[in-house]
Amino acid sequence: MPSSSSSERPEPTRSELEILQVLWQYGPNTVRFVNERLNEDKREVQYASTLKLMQIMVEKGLLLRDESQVKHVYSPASEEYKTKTLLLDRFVDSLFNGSVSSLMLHLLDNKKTSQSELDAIRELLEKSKKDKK
Amino acid sequence: MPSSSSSERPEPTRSELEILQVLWQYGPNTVRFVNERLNEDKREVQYASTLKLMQIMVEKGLLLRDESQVKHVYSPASEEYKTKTLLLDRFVDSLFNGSVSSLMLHLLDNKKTSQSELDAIRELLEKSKKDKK
DNA sequence: TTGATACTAGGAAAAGTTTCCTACCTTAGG
DNA sequence: CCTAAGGTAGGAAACTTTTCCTAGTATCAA
Repeated sequence: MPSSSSSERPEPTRSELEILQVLWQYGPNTVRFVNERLNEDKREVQYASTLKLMQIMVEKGLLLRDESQVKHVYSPASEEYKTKTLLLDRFVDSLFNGSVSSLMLHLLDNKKTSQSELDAIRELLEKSKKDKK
Repeated sequence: MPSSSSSERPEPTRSELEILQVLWQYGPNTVRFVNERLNEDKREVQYASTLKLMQIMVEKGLLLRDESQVKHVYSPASEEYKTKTLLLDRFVDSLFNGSVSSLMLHLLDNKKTSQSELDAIRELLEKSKKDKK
C-alpha cells in the first residue's frame, strides 16, 4: 500500500491541466492571457474563475507566481516533461496495468491511429534503437 | 465547441475505473468479490462504499446488474476495449494534443520504459506493418 | 423458530473541484 | 485630482465524487 509523502505536489486536475497547457505552450504569463487562451481555444470561462484556479494552483505548489509586477506572472512549478511523465505513468498503471506495450497494442489496433502516425512511430523507434546501441 | 448528446454514457471516474478493472479482469461478479479485490490489490475501502459506487454506476449506465440472484451480479455495460479507447483518446488529446507519436516520443525517452518493453513494442510494429500491407 | 450472518437500499455528509460575485486596490489618462 | 479600467483577494455557492452509517430484508444453521 503506497503512502505518499506529505510534501508531494498534487496531481493537477482536469481544469488545472488546461491552464498548465497554456503556460507550457506560451511560457510564463498573466491570468488575463491564460484566460483569453482558454476562451479562444477551449471553452467560455470567466476571468475570476481562471484567476481563482491559478491562485489555488500556487497554493498547491503547481504554479509559481512572480509578484514583482502589478500583473502577476505565473509559471509552471514543475517541468512539462516531468509532469507529463507522472500523468502518463498513472494513466498506464490505471488502464494497462503498467504495461506500455499493452498500451501500444491498443493504439496499433485502433482505427483512429492513422497510418502516418504509425510511420512516424516506426521512425522514432529506429532512431532510439541507434541511439541506445 | 463540442456538445454532448444527453444519452451518452459518462466517462468513468477514477474510483469507478478501479471497479471496472476488477470486472474486466475477473468477469461479472458480486459487490463482495469486487470489494475484496479492491482491498487486497488497491486500498482499504468499506463494503458499503463499494456497493454504493456500483449502484451509482448502474444508474449512470456504466454497469449492468443481474438481480435474478439474491447476490446481484454486476458486469461492465461497455466493452473493455471500447472504454479504454475512449479514455486513451481523451488522454492523448489532453496531454499530447491528440498526437500519438508525441506520446511515443515521450515513452521512448522515459527511463522507466524498459528495454524489453521497447523490444516488445518494436515487434508489435513489425507485425502490424505486415498485417496492414 | 430463532438468532447470526450477509445482502441491498437510502440517506447524509465529507471532501474535492469549479465557478463567479464582489470588494478593494493600483494605475493611467484627462 | 478624479475617474475609468483593469488588477488581486476572499468568500460563497454549486457540483461532483467518495465514503460509510444504518435500517430493513433475506438466508442459513442450529
